[in-house]
Amino acid sequence: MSPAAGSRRDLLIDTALEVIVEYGVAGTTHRRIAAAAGVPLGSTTYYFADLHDLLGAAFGRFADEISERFETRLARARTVAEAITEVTGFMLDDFQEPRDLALSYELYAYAIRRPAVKCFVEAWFARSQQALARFFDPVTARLVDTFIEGVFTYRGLARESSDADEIRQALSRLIGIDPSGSRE
Amino acid sequence: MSPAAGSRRDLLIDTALEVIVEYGVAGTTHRRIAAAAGVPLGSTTYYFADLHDLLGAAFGRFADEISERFETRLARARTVAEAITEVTGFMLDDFQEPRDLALSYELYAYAIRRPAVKCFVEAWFARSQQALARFFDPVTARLVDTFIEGVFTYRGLARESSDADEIRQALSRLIGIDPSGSRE
Amino acid sequence: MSPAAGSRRDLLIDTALEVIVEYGVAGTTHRRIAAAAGVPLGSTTYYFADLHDLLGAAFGRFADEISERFETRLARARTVAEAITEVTGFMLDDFQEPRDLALSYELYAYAIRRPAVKCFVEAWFARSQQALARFFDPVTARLVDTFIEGVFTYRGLARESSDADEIRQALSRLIGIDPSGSRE
Amino acid sequence: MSPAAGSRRDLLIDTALEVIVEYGVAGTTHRRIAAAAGVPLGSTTYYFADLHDLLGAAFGRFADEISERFETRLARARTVAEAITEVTGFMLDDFQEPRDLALSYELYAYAIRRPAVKCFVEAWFARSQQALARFFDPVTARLVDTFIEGVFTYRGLARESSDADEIRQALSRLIGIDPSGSRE
DNA sequence: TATGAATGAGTGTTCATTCAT
DNA sequence: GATGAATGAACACTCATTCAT
Repeated sequence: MSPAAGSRRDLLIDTALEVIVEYGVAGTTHRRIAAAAGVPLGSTTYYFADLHDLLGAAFGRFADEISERFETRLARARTVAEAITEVTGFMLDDFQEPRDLALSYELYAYAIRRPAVKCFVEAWFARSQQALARFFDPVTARLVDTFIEGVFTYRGLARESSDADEIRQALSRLIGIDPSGSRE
Repeated sequence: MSPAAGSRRDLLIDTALEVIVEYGVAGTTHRRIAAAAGVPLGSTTYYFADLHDLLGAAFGRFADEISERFETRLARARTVAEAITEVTGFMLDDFQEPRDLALSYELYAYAIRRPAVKCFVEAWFARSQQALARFFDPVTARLVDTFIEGVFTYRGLARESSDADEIRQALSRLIGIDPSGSRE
Repeated sequence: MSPAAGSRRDLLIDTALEVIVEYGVAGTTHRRIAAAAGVPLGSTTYYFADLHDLLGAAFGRFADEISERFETRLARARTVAEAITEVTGFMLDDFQEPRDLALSYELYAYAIRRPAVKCFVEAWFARSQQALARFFDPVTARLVDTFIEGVFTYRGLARESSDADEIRQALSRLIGIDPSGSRE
Repeated sequence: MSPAAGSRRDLLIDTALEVIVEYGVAGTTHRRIAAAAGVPLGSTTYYFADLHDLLGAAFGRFADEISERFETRLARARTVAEAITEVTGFMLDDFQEPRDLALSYELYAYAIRRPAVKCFVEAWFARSQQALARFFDPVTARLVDTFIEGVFTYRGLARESSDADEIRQALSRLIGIDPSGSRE
């Protein structure tokens, strides 16, 4: 893959994500992506076998982005309390609204019927659990990540969702420590 | 509304849900719904102004169904411990796989861009919180429902999700009681 | 035909004309007429065999209206000079803009392919010539009416069309008299 | 534009005109045009953004054709008398029946609601006046063209319309000369 | 007499995809 | 390697018309 080709491929992937945010998967077409990226229509089928290929690549990149952001957050934490703080910060600050929320829901709906794409979600969740495993036992790590997913759903779709304090408190309880507690 | 008309409208709504489960919102068309329902194509636009109208009605019904199932479950509970049991049972037994999971993700993705449909989700979550409020304070009720949402996401998309015991334990912690405890 | 039926039929005819003005023949449908008239859709096919029937009746009424207006105008004239004045007034004052112009063009286009409707136009032109025949010989009467038709086309479609003086002058020349002349 | 592409676009425009003649604007569809032209349905929307685009292009071409025919006619005239002869010949010989008459009426009706198309008519009339201005003052030129328009309406829609002698006579009077007169 | 229900044919349009260059 | 041209299948939707009541 030449650098030029690589960058156009990249551009198409990023643009696909933008288009999904704006129109949803159902409204994402070769034409819209090509137009938004400012490239010829033909190049969308040149770099990707078909639309699902491109969509899959886009969602794969999105899942990676999120995972990296989450890992970066947690890498800063040294204690369980810090981990809680970072996780809360990730949920409330890192997750961009409405882009990331929209992409998540679209990805989930899309993944149900696409095993290859579902793998990206599985890998994303697995990486999250692994990052959490530095501080928690596997079962708790999964519980924490499960709760994180719930918060995202609530943030995007409920009338009101929990604030930082409530989330921190919930996390503390979930991992079985006193919210004001010190360490593991 | 004659019984016949009512039932055909109803049939269309139920069939739309089936089609969404099988093909996703993106693959749901007037033609597929009409064919699956065994009715003339024209009747899909006779009973519903347009496809979004039909989709909206379908998702509205789905959200209602879920809310009713949840309320029915919780109505059986008398104590907090029983509430936990019922909530766990709801998550693991009532929520049909893959139908309900698929419909939830499709609904969430669809709702982002459709305020009218988003209202159904908001109402669903509000009813869940209200049902939980018989046992928990409002903040905790919302936290519990948030966790429930996370469990659904995990159930449908993660490699492994929590089992009954883990969920029960998480719920107990979330509401701040000893998992084996009684109270109320 | 009962009075009630007659009036609803009449209402439909008049409303059809309004709808044609607003949407053109191509955009005129049973539904739009029924909605604009505030009557049930079914009544449009109850009173008229089909849409062309209704359209034909509407154009027939329009042609009659115009003929009557033209005859009323000319009835006031006693001399050729007055006839010229009335004809000019008819063209510039009686012919409502854009309603009558739009209806004329729509009628002409519609009439080409509909012999029954073409008859209405023929009758209209014949009545005009007859009304003019009180003042002019048949050939001149037809020439005058021909010119009138041209003025209508120009009024609706040209950047600029002739004013009252120019029209009066043209008419005078056409009938072979001095514009300031007295009689026949 | 490759010759092939250009010719298919051209073919579509010419075919659209044929279809309008046969079915009227109201009966002109992508499918009929494609079938009449012997091209795939998809190509009608490939070359033209939508049906109005194609219809507009077709009417634009028609208006141009007429203007060119008129100018060609008048270019042959050297004297006013010859101009009258040419104009008369244009009306009675050049204007094909029923094609041109039908297209004119359809165009006029279509133009009322389409400013872009109305411009074509305005341009056509302006070119006619300009061509006539070689022989007549502007006001008279407009009057002559106005009369021409009336003749067309009459030719297509009246029971009887003026013959060559009558037209020639009317024209002579309209321009204020003796029908048998000479003058440059 | 009058109308709401219903439908099949057809409309304009979109678009994934193919392919020659 | 890259792309403009091209198209067939499908889509959402409209509507004239029929008919049972």
